[in-house]
Amino acid sequence: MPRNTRLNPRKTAGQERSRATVDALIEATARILVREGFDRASTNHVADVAGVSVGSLYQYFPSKEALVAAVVDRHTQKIQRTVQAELIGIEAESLERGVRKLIAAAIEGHRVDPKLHAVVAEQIPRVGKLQKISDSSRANITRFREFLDSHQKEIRTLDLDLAAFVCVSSIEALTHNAVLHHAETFSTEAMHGLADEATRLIVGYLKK
Amino acid sequence: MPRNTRLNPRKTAGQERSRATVDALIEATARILVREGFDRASTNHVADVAGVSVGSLYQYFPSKEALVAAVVDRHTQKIQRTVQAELIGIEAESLERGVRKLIAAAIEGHRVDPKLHAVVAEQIPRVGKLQKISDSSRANITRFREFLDSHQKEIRTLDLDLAAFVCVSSIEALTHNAVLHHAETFSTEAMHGLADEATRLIVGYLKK
Amino acid sequence: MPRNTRLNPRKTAGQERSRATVDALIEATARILVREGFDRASTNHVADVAGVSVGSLYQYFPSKEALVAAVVDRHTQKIQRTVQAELIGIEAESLERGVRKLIAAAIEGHRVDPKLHAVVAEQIPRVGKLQKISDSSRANITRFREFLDSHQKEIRTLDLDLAAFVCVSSIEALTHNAVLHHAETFSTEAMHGLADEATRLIVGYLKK
Amino acid sequence: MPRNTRLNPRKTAGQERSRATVDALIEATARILVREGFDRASTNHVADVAGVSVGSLYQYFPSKEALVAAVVDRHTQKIQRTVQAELIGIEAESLERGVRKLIAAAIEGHRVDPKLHAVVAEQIPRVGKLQKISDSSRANITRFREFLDSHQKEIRTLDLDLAAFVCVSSIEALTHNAVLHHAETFSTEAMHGLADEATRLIVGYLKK
DNA sequence: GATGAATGAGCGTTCATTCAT
DNA sequence: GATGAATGAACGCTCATTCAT
Repeated sequence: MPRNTRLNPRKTAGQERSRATVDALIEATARILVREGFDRASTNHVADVAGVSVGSLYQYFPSKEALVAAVVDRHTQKIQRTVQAELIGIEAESLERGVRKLIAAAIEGHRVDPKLHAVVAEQIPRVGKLQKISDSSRANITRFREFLDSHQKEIRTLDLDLAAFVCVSSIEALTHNAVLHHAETFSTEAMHGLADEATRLIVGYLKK
Repeated sequence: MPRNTRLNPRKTAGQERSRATVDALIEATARILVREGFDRASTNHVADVAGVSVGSLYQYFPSKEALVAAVVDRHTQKIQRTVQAELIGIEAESLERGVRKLIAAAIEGHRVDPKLHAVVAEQIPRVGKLQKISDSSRANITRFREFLDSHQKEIRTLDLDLAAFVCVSSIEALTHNAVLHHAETFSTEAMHGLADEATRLIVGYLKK
Repeated sequence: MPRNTRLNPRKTAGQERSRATVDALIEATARILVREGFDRASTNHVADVAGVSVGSLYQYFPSKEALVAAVVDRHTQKIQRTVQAELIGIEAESLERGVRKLIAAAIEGHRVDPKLHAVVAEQIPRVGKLQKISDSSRANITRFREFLDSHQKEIRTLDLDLAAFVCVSSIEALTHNAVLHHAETFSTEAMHGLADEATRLIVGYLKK
Repeated sequence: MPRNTRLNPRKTAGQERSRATVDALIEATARILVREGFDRASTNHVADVAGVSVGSLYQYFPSKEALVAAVVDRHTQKIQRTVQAELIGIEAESLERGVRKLIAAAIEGHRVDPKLHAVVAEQIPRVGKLQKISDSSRANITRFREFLDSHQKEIRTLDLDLAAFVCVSSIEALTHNAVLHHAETFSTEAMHGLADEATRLIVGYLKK
């Protein structure tokens, strides 16, 4: 077996270029979304800003919807990566410290790109491919349920599915509203207060 | 001089006609929004479905935005009326029963026209006149704060503004998600379970 | 023959009212034309400003064109009255003094309502009933030809029709351009200079 | 390296195509303006007649106004080229022969496309970008002033600016009216008579 | 592949005109 | 007569998408 000098084989020139084009398009769309709004994110404008032709845009994305979906996906993934990073080692934590970590993670998630988050939440119509925008919520519920599972001893008897729904919905709403609709109300300091309250809310609900 | 037997004089023919046209337009818009989505709610289509001419639409609404805003307003008001009705006598109730009533009211509010609610929440871009779509949330926070004020004795020491924010956000999210995103999960029966859980969540958070 | 106690019999109430409505409509149109431009002179807007209904507008004017034509006619007549007044006794004058009077009269004519004049000349498309906007020019040529006729002794031998065309065109152009396009160039004082030059131009051309 | 025999490289296919589209649009607009009038020159109709789509029209002209302005500009430039051609060597001419040449040039200018000229003068509202329609007149005054400057010896003492204004206004009016409003009166023969008269008018006014 | 000129359905909106009251 | 709500053809314009080069 010949020694594999490169574990991550260099992409072919073509692949690299393709990748760069796709990235430029997604990036351009995100920028326009944030700076000029969804209404101004026409495919021609996006292509312009990305420095490619409209034709190329359609080479990589079959429709405008697909392009926007890619932006949303990329954003969602960034958030997930951030949140996951915050959640390392959470299984070992007590219920209370675990919940607090989860809430801190949710807040961090909303800090990834709050302006894009706002546009995604408020300007992009959830239709067709964009329906699933709220899908990440379902994943969060599942994950939280697992967390509850592994902390059964500390919590009172309850329907874990229902409880996961209750907790995740509350945490998401608190975080989302605080960051997007009440940013003026919540200074960085007040944000900690919010995290405390949210923790109390959730833990009080779950604990024996 | 003949006695005018009617104190509330019959509306003039013109007023009646105008009112009917306005109603037809708002109704048509709501129907299209629900059945065909925001994208298909073009002014010409709305006028068609309302059985009037585009010209008439613009006689009463200066722009498409204003028309949609009227639909949202009417929907919001319907919800408010429903909620208010559910809330009669709430001041006399204990904290726990009051909170339960509030949650029940929120659920009823979401039952007014869930499909339109979904479209308003997910398809209508919050831009221009439509920015204020989430304003009712602020009003709810204020109202809830008053409720807390009048139940000071029963609740632990806390920042009432913050607490109101936490509670209202949670209740809204729970209700909204249950009705709109997890309708399949929640039977009427399960909905009661949800109300119970929500009550427990909020009361547990507030109580001494 | 019964004594006619009133030479100008009072108009019937209906006639008076009609006349008032017609006047109000023409006046409103003129105002809008001047203040907001031809594009904004919609029939509805005119009726509004005139304080009558669109329906009434169409009672008196069969079309928007007819309404605008009435405004133009009224303006033209005002000018003609002004000009005629300036021209009294002109037959008795020498060629030179007569020409000077004519030019002064043309300038006065342009002073009647320069802003309306500008709109008529620059914004109203000369189409249909409005074609004849320049007709007054033809009348002026005829009148000037008569003036030349009565001053035959003082002028050299020439084709009077052609001469009248030359003189009237020149005088009108000079006056019009001075007032409308070079208002900044011509102070009241400079306007006299212009009258002098115009007189010299015309007299020099006609004299023996 | 092969020698590039062509200094003016062939236009790229794209450039040629673009140019053809632009030309077709301007040409179609001019035709419609002449044959059907300004009111019928809707952007859709223009595109139709040009054999392109409305979209293409807007690829090259940001607004209807810009399109019409382009037509007017092209027409004005054609006239200027014609006039310039007629004016070659005018500096060497005597005052009288120079003026005659100028007048002949003005007449030729009006012969370029009299019907379009009429539409430009009478149907196109001077608003926005179209305000400057009469700008060429100012240029003509400046040019004429230079002519007067170089013939100072032959002319009497006078304010050259004022004189230029007087002469250019008169010549333009005579030419314009003769061609556009009195075409029936002026046969080709009579046109020469007009040129004679105009020359006499202007020269008589300027000469010592 | 990449380009960008071309497409055209469809949008929001206006306004001269009509007609039931 | 007067009213003004109603009409609807038509307008200027946009933009997701296609396709010849």
